[in-house]
Amino acid sequence: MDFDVRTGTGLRQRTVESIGQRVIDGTYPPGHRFKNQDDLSAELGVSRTVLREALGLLRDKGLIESRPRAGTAVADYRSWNLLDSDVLRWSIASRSAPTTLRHVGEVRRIIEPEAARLAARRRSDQAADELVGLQEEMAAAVSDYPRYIEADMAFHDAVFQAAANPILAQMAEMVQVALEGSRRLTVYVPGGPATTLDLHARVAGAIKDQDEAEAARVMAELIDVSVDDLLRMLQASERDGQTPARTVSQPRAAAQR
Amino acid sequence: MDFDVRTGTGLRQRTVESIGQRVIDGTYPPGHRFKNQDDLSAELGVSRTVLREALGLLRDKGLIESRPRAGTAVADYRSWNLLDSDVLRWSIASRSAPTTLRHVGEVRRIIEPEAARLAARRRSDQAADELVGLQEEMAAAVSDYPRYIEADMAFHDAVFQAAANPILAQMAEMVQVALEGSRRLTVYVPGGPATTLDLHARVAGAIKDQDEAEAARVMAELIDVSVDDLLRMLQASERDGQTPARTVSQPRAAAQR
DNA sequence: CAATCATCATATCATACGATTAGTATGCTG
DNA sequence: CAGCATACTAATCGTATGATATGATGATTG
Repeated sequence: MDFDVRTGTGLRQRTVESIGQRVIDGTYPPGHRFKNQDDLSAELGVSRTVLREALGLLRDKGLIESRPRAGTAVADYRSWNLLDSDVLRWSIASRSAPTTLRHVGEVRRIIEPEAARLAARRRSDQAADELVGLQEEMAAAVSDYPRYIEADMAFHDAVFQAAANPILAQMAEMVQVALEGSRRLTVYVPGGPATTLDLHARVAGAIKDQDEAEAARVMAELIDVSVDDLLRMLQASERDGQTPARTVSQPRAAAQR
Repeated sequence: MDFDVRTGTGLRQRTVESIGQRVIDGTYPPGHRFKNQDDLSAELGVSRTVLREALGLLRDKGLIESRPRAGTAVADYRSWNLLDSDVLRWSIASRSAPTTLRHVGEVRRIIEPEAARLAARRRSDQAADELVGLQEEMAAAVSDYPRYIEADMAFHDAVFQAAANPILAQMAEMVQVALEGSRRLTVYVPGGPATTLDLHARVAGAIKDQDEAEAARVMAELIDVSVDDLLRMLQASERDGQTPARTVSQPRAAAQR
């Protein structure tokens, strides 16, 4: 074990990151027993107070379990709280990113079309304008990948917010984490977003027109295209070592399901 | 302020409960500033260590924010992590239960039919048998409300598990909390579960037969009926003071949406 | 008005003590 | 003697407390 928790902001948060990452990426597999808190804190170079607060958070996220005498151990995979932003982020940053993103994609495919439907039903005029504006921002930033993704994230977030269901809205964070993680794993392909851009525009339009069915239908297509693109890029980059794929978002028949 | 954190198991967890509940139920509204940790820990009768670890968890749940010098304050409602089991449970235990359960119901209506569809597609033989068994357990426990709800919770959980998507599976916990919370808010109505019971059986059958469309369709109807029943009972009990409603689950046309 | 500084609250550290329980040893019993 | 129940013990987490470091806020001052 050679941690090194000494840079960045917030000692506790960094400790959480340090240990959480290693649990998710399998450095410490389920069942692994950590050494006792005294030794562990010494090794990490933090006080036991900080370590304990970090372990407390990790336990709340379902990653570890600890009992007196027995020590602290990595919990079974099934109890990991994958809805937690941190856990999801670590998972997408780990070797299992493709699997995780496939699972996230499946969930997005379920909830986002329905979120769009609700948004079309309940959107405020302000929210409608915001959506149109964000789509335009995406179009304007089409050659600036980070800014493009930023607008993309804001767009999907805005749809969730417009749906006016606070619980559903919390799921926007999952999508944010997935999009941000995807950005880190892929490279920008000139001309790639063409299809996606149009679909975003149609979603915004449908929500503005309060056309529930159309909003849901187009959002479903958008998710299909996006997820397919992403998974294909990941697959290709896996095959080519670290080189990401070249093809993305070529217009084609809507993905079957 | 008169907390009293001195009974039950786990001092930290009790402290989290104590403060978390009060934040959710509005005793400490967003923006409220707690006194400093020294005074607060003294008031709660716990050490600063315990208080700090509790506050750390509550911050991770998005309920509070704390910065040096500024102190600790209740965070804005929108940053509350409603997907967190504890937060959701507190919310359902608070005065805003009807609203929260309506929101949960809306989310369930979105995800559970699709979870059933995936379950029908991917279920193992073992999972299929388990579902049938759980439905039979519900039927057998029809006059024992707690046991009935227990089996109901297990049934819905089993559907999520059979869907074989770990992220989706985590959402089962949300449903568990909602069902458990609902049980606490309602009374048992003899004969009430008749319709629900049949729908559960049909869901189990469709999943066993790998009839995806049927599984999704029936699960949707099941959620509609369940949520309608629940909300009607809550509405009635609100109207009659603390007396819960009499009517529930009368067979009728499927709810529209 | 801007730069500086005192102040206060959280963040971190070090240490001590208490509570719990896994693991071991012991003794009983069939 | 083998198997099992029981008692014990020590390791580890849980809790408590005092001290120090860090950072943000607002008053003060040039």
